[in-house]
Amino acid sequence: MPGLLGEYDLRVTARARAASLRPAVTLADVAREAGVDQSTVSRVLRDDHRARATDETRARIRETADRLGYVPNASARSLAVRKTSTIGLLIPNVSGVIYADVIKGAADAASALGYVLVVADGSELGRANDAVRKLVLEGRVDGLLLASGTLTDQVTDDLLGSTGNVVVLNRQIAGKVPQVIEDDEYGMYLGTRELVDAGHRRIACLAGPPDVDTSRRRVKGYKRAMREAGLTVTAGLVVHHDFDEASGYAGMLALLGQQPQPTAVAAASLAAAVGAMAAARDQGIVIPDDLSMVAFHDAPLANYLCPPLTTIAMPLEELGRQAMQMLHRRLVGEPGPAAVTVSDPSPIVVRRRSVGPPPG
Amino acid sequence: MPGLLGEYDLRVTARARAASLRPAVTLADVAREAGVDQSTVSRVLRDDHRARATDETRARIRETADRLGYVPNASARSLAVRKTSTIGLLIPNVSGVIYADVIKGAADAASALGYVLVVADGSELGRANDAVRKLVLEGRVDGLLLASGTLTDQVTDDLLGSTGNVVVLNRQIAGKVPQVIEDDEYGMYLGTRELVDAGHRRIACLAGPPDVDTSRRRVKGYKRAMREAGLTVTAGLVVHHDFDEASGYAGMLALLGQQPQPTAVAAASLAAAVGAMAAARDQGIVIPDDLSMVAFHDAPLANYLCPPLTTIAMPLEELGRQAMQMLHRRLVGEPGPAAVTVSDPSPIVVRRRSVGPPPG
DNA sequence: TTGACAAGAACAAGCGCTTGTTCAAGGATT
DNA sequence: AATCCTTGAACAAGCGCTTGTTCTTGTCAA
Repeated sequence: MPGLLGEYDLRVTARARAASLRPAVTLADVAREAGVDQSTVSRVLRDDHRARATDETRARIRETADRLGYVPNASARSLAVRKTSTIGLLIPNVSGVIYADVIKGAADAASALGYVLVVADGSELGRANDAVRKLVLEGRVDGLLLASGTLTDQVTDDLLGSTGNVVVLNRQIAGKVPQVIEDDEYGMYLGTRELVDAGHRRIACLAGPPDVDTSRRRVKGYKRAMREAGLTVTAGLVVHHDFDEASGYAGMLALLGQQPQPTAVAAASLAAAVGAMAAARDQGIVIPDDLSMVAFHDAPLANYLCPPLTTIAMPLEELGRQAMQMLHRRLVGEPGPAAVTVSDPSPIVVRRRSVGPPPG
Repeated sequence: MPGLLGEYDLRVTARARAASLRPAVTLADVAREAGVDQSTVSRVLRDDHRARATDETRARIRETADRLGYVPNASARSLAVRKTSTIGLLIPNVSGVIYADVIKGAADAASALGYVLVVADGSELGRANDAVRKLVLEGRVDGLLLASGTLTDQVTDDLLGSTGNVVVLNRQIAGKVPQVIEDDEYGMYLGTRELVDAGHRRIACLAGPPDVDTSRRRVKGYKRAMREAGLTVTAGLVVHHDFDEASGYAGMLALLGQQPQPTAVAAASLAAAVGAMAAARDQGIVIPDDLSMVAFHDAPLANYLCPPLTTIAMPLEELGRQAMQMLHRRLVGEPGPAAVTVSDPSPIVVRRRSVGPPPG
């Protein structure tokens, strides 16, 4: 990503080019040129089943539209049909390693369903509010995918009450808010088991904020694995911080302050794990010799850490896809569950080199 | 970033909430309720200078609109005024570490200028084309910010010919395509100097693809620094790969195959540097003792690498901001340069721990 | 008193599209 | 030969907004 890079093929065809010589060519233009009525052009071009036209007329219309470079105007169409066929995806921090997959899944599903997906940056408070107002309320999008773990119940209720076309990603809320969640509990269970199986007994948990749903679910998974292994979670063994590098760094320092020190830590996020690894290193602790580590969520980056980090790969692309599908169902009024847990593909642990036997 | 996290305050006010009880309340509704004409409501609510209304009427209109929860419909408005006041930002891979800043800058400028910014994922070829068609051609956005280093001239010409409302980020193209670029040459020069100043003489360059504009400019900066220091760039000292971790890994391996080995490498991208560091480590080479390293572009991640990586911080936020501003100028027909180089703030090197004296 | 001129506000057309309805012109059916 | 579909296509209204124009007052100068 570094280099403002990417490989596009944006060659635009001659017709598209002609299309936007001002002023844009309209349906009426095509109709006039083809010698038919506007409505006929509209129906033919959309393959409307009510299009009654001879093959000859159809051909002439299409040819004319093509020649003139007709491109339908989205605003006019939206106004007429009262929907925009575009969906917004609101993301707290667009550059989160994790979101690439979510976006991909959502975008795939969106285009399969005939929507265009736009993502909005909700990294700042004002920005997120703005986005909701400008996008949803003003009708720029038909619905919104909300990726966030820290919505308060109050907030989501309001949002839903006010729009009814929002699906929340990975936030589990009692009640009727449409949601698609990943099995954080199981994922974290898996990660912790990995540590247990390697022989660790003093396993710490580098958790996210205690008031964040996803964070709590991950801690739950950690605890379940511990309990199953007959291990007790003593005070201080789980520390709560944010889901970012700096917090991971601080959290690891806290963990390392314990006596006796944990021999392994399960981090609830990749970014926190990155910070944590740096902290360990700074304390002269070497992974995996002195300390083992797994992190929740996978990304290419994990491969290049020092050492390569064992992670739990969650089905994030599927999360995005299913969220989009659920939103679509709701928009067209199809029945369907208002809450689903993505379980296929199942979370898997990606073994790299950060897990070893306990020292000593 | 881990936890699908973010802190929103999406509390929607009562009026917004009321706004979307179907059907949405329209200007006509407000007019009827307030006992005035629709046009008056429209003008008053927009503070149109042609609004002739007593303060009393104004107050009544505003009160009514508020009470009814009126929110203007973007499609209708766009259709009427023939612009959408939304701008698209097309990004090759939305989750690139680097793009967070660009997006922030562009988003700031956008909202200051009264636009809403949506970002589209152009990670895949088809997706990018689709985005251009759906967004620009169909008039969902007024203009497009194109972040990419690998557009061919042909392609951009077409794009511009077909729309005229596109600004390219950091791609330097002869001709009239509107562009705002960062001073890659100088940035890379700075980074290489850092290595030179530390005493290195065999300095390699881990470059991007040779046919990518930004990559070439970075190599140029590297070469200038070398030349100035009286150092020769022997064959094999600059290797070309992609701007990602895997490529950086491969590139570093190639570099390490040289005899004599370089004692320092200037990487043209952060991601490549991450891969390169992993490669060095795998070869038993320790940074900075055996090998020094700097990378082009900065991000929080660099702080947490092993060791923390010295980088060149480029003014990416400003890049985004200025691109947005240029696009705006073009949209409103203001004159202004069609190409600017962002030079303020100037690139700076962020010293961390990956640079040391040459070994031996 | 008349007219001119504001101010305040209503009228009306139109942006580019969709869609329910009507119309005309053949066949097919009686 | 009259009736009835059916097919092919035109008509027309309307989506929610903006904006140029017109209408109606009240006020003030002449």
